[in-house]
Amino acid sequence: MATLSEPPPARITYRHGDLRRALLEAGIELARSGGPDAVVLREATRRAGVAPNAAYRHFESHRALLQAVRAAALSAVAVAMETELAALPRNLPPAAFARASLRAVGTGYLKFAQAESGLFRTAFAASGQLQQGQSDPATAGQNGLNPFELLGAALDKLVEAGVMPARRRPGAEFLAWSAVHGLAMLIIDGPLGSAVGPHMQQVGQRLLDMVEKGL
Amino acid sequence: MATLSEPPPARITYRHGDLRRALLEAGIELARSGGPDAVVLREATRRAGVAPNAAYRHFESHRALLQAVRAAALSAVAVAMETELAALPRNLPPAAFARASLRAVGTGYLKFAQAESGLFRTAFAASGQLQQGQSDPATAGQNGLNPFELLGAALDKLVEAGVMPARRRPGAEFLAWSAVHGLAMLIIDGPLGSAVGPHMQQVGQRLLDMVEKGL
DNA sequence: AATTTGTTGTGTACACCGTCCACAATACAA
DNA sequence: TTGTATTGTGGACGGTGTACACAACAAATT
Repeated sequence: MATLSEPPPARITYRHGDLRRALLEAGIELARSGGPDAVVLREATRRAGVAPNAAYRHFESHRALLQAVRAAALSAVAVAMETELAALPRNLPPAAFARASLRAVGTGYLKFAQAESGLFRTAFAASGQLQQGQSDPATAGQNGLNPFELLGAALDKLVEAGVMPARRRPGAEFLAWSAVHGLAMLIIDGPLGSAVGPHMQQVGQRLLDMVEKGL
Repeated sequence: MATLSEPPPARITYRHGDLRRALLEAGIELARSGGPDAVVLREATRRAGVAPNAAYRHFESHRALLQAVRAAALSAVAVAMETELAALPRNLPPAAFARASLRAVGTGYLKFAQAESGLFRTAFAASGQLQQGQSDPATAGQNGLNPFELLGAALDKLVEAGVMPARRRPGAEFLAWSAVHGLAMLIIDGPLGSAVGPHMQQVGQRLLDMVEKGL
């Protein structure tokens, strides 16, 4: 699989037209199939059929590009969660529905980690420098909520439905998120990893049991 | 803090004497203060006062060096856990002692993540390729057990003491590890991160409650 | 319509990285 | 002592991110 990478048709116009998006999408593709370390500025420009420095008109640095890719990856996680939520049966009693919602959020997260591990790793790579603070809209799914906010909403429903005492609500997202994220990491490159296909689904459900019971 | 890096005394002997260890320790130092991306082969050789290629007599590649640093970092995590275990009061009844042991393991893990986040990130960076399989002795602490094995031992004690039903034992380390690791990641560069000093200690204990209750 | 101005892509260059190759200096064995 | 294996050196290559000067074009101003 050599990267011959004939520069794609070699643009006839001097201007590219939508270079920022092209670079971002190239970056996403790189991340998808190689994780954060694979998103290389020069390769992105190559794929966009453009000189390396052109990237600097749209991204301040390699870090900035990677950050944008990260945001897109986070958004994809949110969409995966929303997909799982949308598949929920509509006719459940409120308490059961609230519980199922929390599970759906967790399940979406875990499925995404398994199916798109490159993007997942990019979204949550230990960068060593804390990002955001404010919720960047680029990290959100179709409902405008990012993964963390989706989890928060599910927990809120749990309180509304009377399943979880309101006193335990503050900070609960940290606990739930910790558990699910940790398992996702284990799946991706820990002692689990491969050869765990169905096992994983099972461990995942067991973990969600733990969260539900222990929260 | 410019890296003047005068080559340290410029070795009088042609042979270095203990280059492998010197490179490894330089690598550890780099990891400590910059995480996995900071462990750079050429910089390690510079610090050892040696030409870049000399490293290849002791490590097959940059990856191999990083792997060795990773093992050392894992070992440091094990030691942190053992320290916490050693500080346990000796006069507890078996059940309480078993419970406290599990908490000690988790606490050691979390404290290490906070105090040595560079090393921690190096130890557990999402490398995208699963390591080990066999337990490398270089990853162990003073008792010869690596972090994962220490956790397993704590869980075993829990079963022996009758606190945890034996049926739930298999796979339990995945659940416990997931939760604690996830929180550690959150602390290092998630929405928590800084400004959480004491909060963190509290959230950590709450998480351990959840594990204990939900396991 | 002509000219200025601002935006966006190009070219060249630099420092740094990991790694390959040929070779030199040393230790050790025969 | 002579030969051989080990360990470090020097130079080179292709890769990376990025700075700087400049060219091509679009848009705004005269």
